[in-house]
Amino acid sequence: MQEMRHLHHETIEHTRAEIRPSTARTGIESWIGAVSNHAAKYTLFMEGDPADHVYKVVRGTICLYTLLANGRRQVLRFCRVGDIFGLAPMETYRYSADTLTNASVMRIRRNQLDTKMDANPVVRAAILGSIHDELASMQKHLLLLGRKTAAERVASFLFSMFEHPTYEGNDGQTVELPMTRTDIADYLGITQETVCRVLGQLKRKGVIRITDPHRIELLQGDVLEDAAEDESILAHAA
Amino acid sequence: MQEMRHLHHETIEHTRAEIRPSTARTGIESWIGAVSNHAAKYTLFMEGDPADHVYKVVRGTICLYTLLANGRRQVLRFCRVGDIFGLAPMETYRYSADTLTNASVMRIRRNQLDTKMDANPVVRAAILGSIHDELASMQKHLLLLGRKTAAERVASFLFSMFEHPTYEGNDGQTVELPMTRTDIADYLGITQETVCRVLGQLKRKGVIRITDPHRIELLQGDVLEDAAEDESILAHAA
DNA sequence: CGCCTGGTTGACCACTATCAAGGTTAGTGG
DNA sequence: CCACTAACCTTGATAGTGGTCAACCAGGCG
Repeated sequence: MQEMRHLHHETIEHTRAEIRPSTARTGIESWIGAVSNHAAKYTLFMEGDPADHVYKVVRGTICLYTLLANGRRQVLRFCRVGDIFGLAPMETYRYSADTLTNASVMRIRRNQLDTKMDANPVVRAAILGSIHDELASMQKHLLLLGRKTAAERVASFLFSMFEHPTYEGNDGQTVELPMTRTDIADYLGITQETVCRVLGQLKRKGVIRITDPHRIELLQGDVLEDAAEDESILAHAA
Repeated sequence: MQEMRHLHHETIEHTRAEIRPSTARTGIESWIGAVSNHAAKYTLFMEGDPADHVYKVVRGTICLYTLLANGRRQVLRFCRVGDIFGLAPMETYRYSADTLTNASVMRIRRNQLDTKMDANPVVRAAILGSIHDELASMQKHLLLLGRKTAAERVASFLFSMFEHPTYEGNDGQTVELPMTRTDIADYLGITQETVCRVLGQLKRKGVIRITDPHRIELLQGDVLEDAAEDESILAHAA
C-alpha cells in the first residue's frame, strides 16, 4: 500500500522504473519503458491483437484469459506487481488481458527487448528465468485443473495467495483478493457458486475468516495446505 | 507395432544425430549427444531427480506426468520424435518421464547446452522457439482441462493427433496412438472409461473408425474439429 | 494354457453445474 | 443525503455429466 502515490489517470510517462526488491526475482532491476495507468476492468489487449509489446505490472492486478465460442472463459494467470506477461515470442497475443483493479503497466517494445537480450547475457538469463517460472506454475495448474476436486482447487488457490511474496494488503495472515468470485472460478475451472460454497465450508471449519468478500484471514495455514492436496481433510459435516 | 525391430537393449552410443526434416522445426539440424535406447515403460527420470540433462526424442513416444499423493496422475505432455523436454532451467525435474513405446532419446548436458546457447544466437532462438511452442500448447491445454466437456476433450485430442506433422504410421487419415486409454484419460483429466465411451460415440456417429485400439481412422475431419469446441455437435442418441 | 494388462460396456451414484432467489455493497443521480 | 440500480456474493433446490464399481473380453507373454 505504499506504491500507490501520484496516480494520474491514463497518463503515459517515460520513466526509468524504480521497482522494489521483489522484482529482483526477474533479475532486472530497472527497465525502461512507457508506463501507463488504467482504471479497473480496462482491456489492455485482446486475443488476436498483434503482439508487439511485453508488459510488466507496476501496480495492481492483471488477468490473462482465453474464451471459448459459447462464452466459457479460462483465466490463465493473475499477474501481480513485478510479473511480466506477453513474453513468449508470438505474432498475435494468444489471450486477452484485463485490469482487475486500477493498475499501471510498463510496456516494452518486443524488438527492443530482443535487442537487449542479444546484447546482454544477464537480461537473457532473467527472461529465461521468468519464462521458467511461468512454465512451472502452469504445470502446477494443469495438475489442479485435471485432477483436483473443487475443495482442493479453492484451498490450493488460497494457499498460493498466502504464499505469494507479501505485497499490498498482505501481512502473511491476511490476503487481499482483488478478483471477483467469477474470476476465481474461471481460474479454477469451476463455477462462482462452487467457489462460494467451498469458502463457506472453510470458514465454518475455522480454517479462514472472511473479513469481507475481498479480504481473507488465515487461521490454520497447515490445514489449508493439507486441504490443497487432499479434500478429505475437509471431510463433510460442519 | 511396426516400430519395434532391432531392439538393442539400453545401449548408449555417441553419435551425430541424423534426424528427419520435421525436426528442423526446432531450428537445430543436428545435435551432438548421447543417444540411448529404451524398451517401453521405462522411466527416464522421476520428479525430484536432479535435472542435469535436456532430452530430445529420436524415436518413439515419451510421456511426462506428475502425481498427487493419492495416486491421481496428470499427464502434462506426450513427446514425439523431434520434441525436446527438460528444457526449462531447474534444479530438479518437476515431472516424471516414461517411455510409452520402445524409444530412443538424445541426452545433452544442461551446462553444455547453456554454453552453446550463449555462444550461438541461432541455437538461442531455436530454444526460445521450442519453449514458446510448449507454452502455447500448455495454454490450450489449460482451456481444455478447465472448460471443456469430456466429449470435447477427446475430440480435441484426436484432432490434434491428426493435425500433428505426419510421422510413423500417420498418413493424415489414420493415426497410431501409442498410449493406453488410461494415458489419454490422465492427459485429458477424465477417466479411462469416459475415454472409451466417447470414442464409442464418435465411432457410432461415423466420425472415426477404430481399426484396432491403437489405430484410428478419420472419416469426418470437419465434424471432429467442430466437436472439439462444441460438444453439442455430437448431440445425444446414436 | 493361464495369468495379467488393457479395453469395453453397463448400472449406479456423487460431485458440481444449473437455476433461482435474496442479500449486500458500491456507484449514480435526484 | 438518500433512493435507485446494478454488480457481486451467498445459499438453496434440482439435475446432469462424468466418476466409481463391476463384469467381461481380447491379446500377449511366461
